[in-house]
Amino acid sequence: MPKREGTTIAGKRDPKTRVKPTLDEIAERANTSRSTVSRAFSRPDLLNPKTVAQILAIAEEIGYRPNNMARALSTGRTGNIGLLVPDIANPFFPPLIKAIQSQADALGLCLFLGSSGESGARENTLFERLAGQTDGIILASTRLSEAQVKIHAARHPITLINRDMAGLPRVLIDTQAAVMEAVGFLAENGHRHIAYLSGPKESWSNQQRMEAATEACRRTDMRLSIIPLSEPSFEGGEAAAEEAVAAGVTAILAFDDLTAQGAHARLSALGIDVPRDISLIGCDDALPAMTYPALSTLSGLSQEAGRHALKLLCDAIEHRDGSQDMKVVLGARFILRDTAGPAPAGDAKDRDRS
Amino acid sequence: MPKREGTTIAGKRDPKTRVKPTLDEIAERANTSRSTVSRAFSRPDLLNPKTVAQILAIAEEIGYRPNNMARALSTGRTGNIGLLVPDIANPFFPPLIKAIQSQADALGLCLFLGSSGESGARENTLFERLAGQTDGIILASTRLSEAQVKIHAARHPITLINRDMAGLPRVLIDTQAAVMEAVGFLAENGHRHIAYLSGPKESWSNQQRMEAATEACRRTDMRLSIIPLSEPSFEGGEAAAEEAVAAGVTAILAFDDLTAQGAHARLSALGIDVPRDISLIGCDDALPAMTYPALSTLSGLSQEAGRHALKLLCDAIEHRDGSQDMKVVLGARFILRDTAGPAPAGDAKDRDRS
DNA sequence: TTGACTTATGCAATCGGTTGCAAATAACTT
DNA sequence: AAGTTATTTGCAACCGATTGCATAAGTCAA
Repeated sequence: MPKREGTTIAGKRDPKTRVKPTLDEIAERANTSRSTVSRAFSRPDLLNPKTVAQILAIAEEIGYRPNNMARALSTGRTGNIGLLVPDIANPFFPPLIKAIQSQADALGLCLFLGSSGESGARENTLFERLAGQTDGIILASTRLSEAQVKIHAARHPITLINRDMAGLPRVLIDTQAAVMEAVGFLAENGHRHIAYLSGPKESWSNQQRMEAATEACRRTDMRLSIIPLSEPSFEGGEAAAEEAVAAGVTAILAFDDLTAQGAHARLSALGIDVPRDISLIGCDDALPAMTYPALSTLSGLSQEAGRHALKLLCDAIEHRDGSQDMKVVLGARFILRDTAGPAPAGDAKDRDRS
Repeated sequence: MPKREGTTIAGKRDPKTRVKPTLDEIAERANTSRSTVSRAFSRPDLLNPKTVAQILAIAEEIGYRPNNMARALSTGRTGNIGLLVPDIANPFFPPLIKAIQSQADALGLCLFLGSSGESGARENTLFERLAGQTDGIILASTRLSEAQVKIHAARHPITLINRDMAGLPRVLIDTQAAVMEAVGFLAENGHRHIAYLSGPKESWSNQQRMEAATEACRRTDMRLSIIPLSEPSFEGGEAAAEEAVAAGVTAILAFDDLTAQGAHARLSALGIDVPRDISLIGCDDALPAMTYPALSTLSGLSQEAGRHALKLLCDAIEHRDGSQDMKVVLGARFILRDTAGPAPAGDAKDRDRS
């Protein structure tokens, strides 16, 4: 038997020393039954208005708070949702988390947050732990394989952000068109050889961007060097920038803004001016105006993505038939700011063409 | 009675269609009782090793996961902790959250995250909601009054970050010495009039910084203009910068890095060069190297703070006597980078003195 | 063989709610 | 006044675990 605070008198807890008021305590004081008190909260329409008023008054007086876990146990609904991201510290996620949290808050839901540290194994563990105490989970930029996602989805409502799997509710930020725009811009400005700093293999977004960059370079007849990032971080960007320089590119398209900033730092350290010597374009617009010179990037939409994701998740929880294939696609755009411009004169054989 | 999935046969659920395996199902298959199965997990030392092995095998086979909420209900321990911050999107917090989440993860705890949007009322609501399903809550940079914090602390284990209240476990990042250093640096570099962009009134950190700035200016005989931020955000910093310029200062000390960046943006937009015309110093080192020119700031330590806070919270949960007054103080330092330097010649009457 | 201890297991109450069903009371009909 | 229908309430089972206490089985010495 659990040890609880509160002295015991004749098998009953002494109300004076009781820590957390329960339904029973209210029932006792109101001289009625547990069921009635319970209904005073959940289905007041079934009760005599006077009774309800009295019960609510007592509840207020003794500071009663319903026990969420007990309720969850009997209803099967927890009122909690989970959100798993690869790395909270990556500036792409905080706005997303914020949007989800604030909307969850408005719906009376509590939010579990998990950061997997870019590790699929950890993500699995977190999922298991959260599955038992949430009504559904949002996987943002999951690093899990399709097979693993499917296994989880079979046992628990899921919504995906930036992962395209038919049959599961998902929100996608489509950056392909924006990448094409960006590459087009570079081509028109005399660049002939650019680098793409490639993010995690498991990342759907990265695959999309890489594909689009490849295709765009093919069309514009530019050379593309794909440089894999050791990790999608500031440091990863620094290291990759060096390789890009060695490859002799005049422009860099980075997996995301954080790596772009890392690249920027390293380029500056090497005495390479951005955008005079090398143009730099990030992705996600995660650092909107926080940087100087302002980073050219692809628009982020992470907040919109978050909002849609929570909505889809709630739908999925509601009617679990899952009959419809829910998919929301948000289109990103190329945002030209201060870090991208014409290729340096020496390289720009076709410069006048633009 | 709750509706659950799974058909019902003679009052018992058909195992074939049962969704989530329970203790009872294992007990049935292992031909033993609930208690034994339960103990196979919690106190295997009390059982016959053979029995334990058999039970674990069956559990594994049918994919059993203990129901956290049921367990919590009977043990009184949820295995969850809560973290409340004023604004996830403020770059000071993600590293803090990350540190706490990753340590919680290692301890097998799940983390609830709440962002109060700088509102005390919302923070109270979130607290109430979380209190019922956590073993303890960390309040980071709370915007609540001391009285409110006390009320909560009386009913639920709490640890504070950046709020000094005797009797409650707390982690403080002391920036006073660092502020003095920074102001001293400015004084030595010929500045005679500086501005402090003041953050939320409820913020302990802001009070500390403002006090220290005031005191340091008094000692160095500098003039100090205190400019309240409409909100501790990028936009707030932009607006405040304008006022600082109007006041005629040659240096700005901002409440945090985000507002400093906002100020920087506005100054640049006004054609004012940093640090030539105006020196700018942030606080928290939340954007370590993400910015150009690199922001001078006061070191952050948010990760260390997070780690300590979780440790204190666990201690508080453990022995709830709360006999000792736990307090951890981390000392910040002034970090000189590219945005601060000598006062412009015209203003620097004492310049040669340094 | 029997009493004294261990060791392994099961019984049943409990945590704090929810809810189907039935009983009690109130309100109308005719 | 008797019969019907609506309103309000209470009983008791249930959600899925934990755990104090008691019983059953096993060990061992005398």
